[in-house]
Amino acid sequence: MADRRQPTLDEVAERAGVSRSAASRVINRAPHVSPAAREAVERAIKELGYLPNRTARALATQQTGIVALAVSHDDPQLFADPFYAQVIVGVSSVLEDTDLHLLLCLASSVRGRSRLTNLLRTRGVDGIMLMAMGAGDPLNQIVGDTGLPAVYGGRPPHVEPQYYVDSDNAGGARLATEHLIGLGRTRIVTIAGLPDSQAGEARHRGYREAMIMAGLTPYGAVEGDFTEAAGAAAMKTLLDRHPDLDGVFAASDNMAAGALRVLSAAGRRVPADVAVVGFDNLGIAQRTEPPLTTVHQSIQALGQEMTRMLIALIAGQDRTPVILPTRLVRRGSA
Amino acid sequence: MADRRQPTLDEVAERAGVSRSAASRVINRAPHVSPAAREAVERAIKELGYLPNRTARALATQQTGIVALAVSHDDPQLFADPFYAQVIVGVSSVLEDTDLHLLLCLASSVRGRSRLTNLLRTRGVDGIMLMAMGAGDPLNQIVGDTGLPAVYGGRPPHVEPQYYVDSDNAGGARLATEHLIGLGRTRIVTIAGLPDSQAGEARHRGYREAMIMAGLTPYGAVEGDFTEAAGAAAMKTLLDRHPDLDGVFAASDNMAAGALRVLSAAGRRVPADVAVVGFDNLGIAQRTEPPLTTVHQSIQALGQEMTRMLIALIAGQDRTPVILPTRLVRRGSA
DNA sequence: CAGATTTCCGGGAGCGCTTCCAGCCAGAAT
DNA sequence: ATTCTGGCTGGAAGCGCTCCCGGAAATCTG
Repeated sequence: MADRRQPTLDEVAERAGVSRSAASRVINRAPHVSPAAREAVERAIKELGYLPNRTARALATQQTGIVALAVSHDDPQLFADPFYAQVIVGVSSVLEDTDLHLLLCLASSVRGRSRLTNLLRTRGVDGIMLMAMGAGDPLNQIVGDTGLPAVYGGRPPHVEPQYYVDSDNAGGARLATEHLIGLGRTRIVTIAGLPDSQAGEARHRGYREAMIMAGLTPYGAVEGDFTEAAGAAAMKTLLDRHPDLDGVFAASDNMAAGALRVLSAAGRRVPADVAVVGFDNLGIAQRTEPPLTTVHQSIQALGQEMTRMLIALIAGQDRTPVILPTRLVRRGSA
Repeated sequence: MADRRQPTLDEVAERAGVSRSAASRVINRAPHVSPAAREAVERAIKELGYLPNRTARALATQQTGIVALAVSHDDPQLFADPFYAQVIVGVSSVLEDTDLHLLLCLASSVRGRSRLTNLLRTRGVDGIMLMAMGAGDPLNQIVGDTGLPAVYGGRPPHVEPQYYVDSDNAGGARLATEHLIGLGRTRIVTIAGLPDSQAGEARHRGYREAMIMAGLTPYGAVEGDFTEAAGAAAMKTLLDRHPDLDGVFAASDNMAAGALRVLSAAGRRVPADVAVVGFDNLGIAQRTEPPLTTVHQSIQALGQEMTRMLIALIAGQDRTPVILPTRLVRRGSA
């Protein structure tokens, strides 16, 4: 553990017999350095095992080489949702080809959020990707204030951020509903998501649009918080209110799974009596009975696009929002 | 977007009418500063909205205030396992009370790994937590070379790192097996994990120990890669070889779920004919038919303990490895 | 009240890198 | 031979902070 000190640029320069500036130039592939000097420096670097100190470079360039992914939400367990793991896989795959690293910030408490705002204000990162932002999250304001490049994943409710990547929630819901309609169903209800989440609202809207465009009346809707339990409860209510329903569009696979359970307990056959379509195409969709027809959105792609957009912003380019397409995955339930 | 420049310490000092050193002292709560000066500086800080620049401080103190969590594995999808999300929740909960931030590094390719070693060599982080390390992972070597504080989550196979946190896999497996034995089962087989994962080996060992200590002979074992499909395949093989088996210990819940499916297809009643115990206590354990009796390990606790240990190491303290307890969760399957 | 502490203060030297700039020396053009 | 390019080069000034250290001031001794 003795002297792990890394060699410095000065030492490299001295060994190569050039000035520090010259050495710096060859490291940064800057012009104005003779082949001889370049070679000498490169040899010195090799011999010394030199690597530029990240922090020093960051201070000089005003660039940290780090981007943050913030999941700001009151429930710390939210992050346990496989959704975020997929986002991260996508983000990482893009970052892998850059010199940027990923800082992960779960800001679920007041303390956590203040740490995050501190990080931004102290210029601890070059840019930030935000997810699961609530409506009144003060972070929105702060991110704006700092002027740091910021990309939203999904849109926070009631505001349209300048830069964001989102799935085509409304389009996906239309896809799902149209599929049910195509099956000849007419008494189609929806288990909607929370209306104060942008995705929930958009999926509900897509359902309504599809119904109306087909000349049908939206047949019934109950909201749930995207969980299996909520889906089950909603399904019970809907069966009560509309015993003759023949189609269900659930705004999440988890809710669809709960609905499936309730339908089966109520003696309805799926898809014969009631056809069901979910949303998300999570792993659970393959394990329900019957397997769930659902709307697929590529969450990795979401992560990738967010990252690409952020990198562009950091590089000073401008970008327009990106809406990612969704597609229907047909399985047994519809 | 005009001039987002944050005020510097110099400006604070000037405004407060003191020297930069004095200002620095009040910020770092160092002694030797008069109440008057302190108050003046604090007012100036408030008025200017000053926050110390992270990078500059890092350069001066040689501490970045960032710790890394590295998941080094060839399969990028491995990270999608909810396991890691739980670890991260645990890690974050501890970091929340510190000034440290979390850098997440998915090193699944050669390029990814070299980025990671670079990060370490360039002193981009103050310490690192390593998970899912393969046996011959060059990272092991590099981490040792850099002399950076490093904590392992789980143990890599065939080596015993100096600092690690691990679940009591062998103990948990004993618990599970003893439970089956306590139920009167004697022809107990195991669906073991991969023997080149430390957890797989330990769980298999625990099973054997419990059997032998009870005077029983290990009745049969087939290895699987922890997935549901592998569990199903293994169960088929085991039923073939030992049609009279009456107990199954599966080294993961996913494998247990696969086994359950196969058993039911084969007409065996669970737990009447065959009792089944899993390991991990994942969400899936509650959704199998019947619900799965399994061994619970707190993955969040794993993340928390790793983080605490790393923080201690960074502070220059020494620590001994931590083995986290497991407990049996009794549900319907055994 | 002189002398010995203690406390407080600011100057200045880093931390390791980038980058501006003025000076240099080829070789090309006149 | 003289001027003019224009690619090299190294000195030096940062980036914003910490922290050592010598001196000034305030406090405590007897």
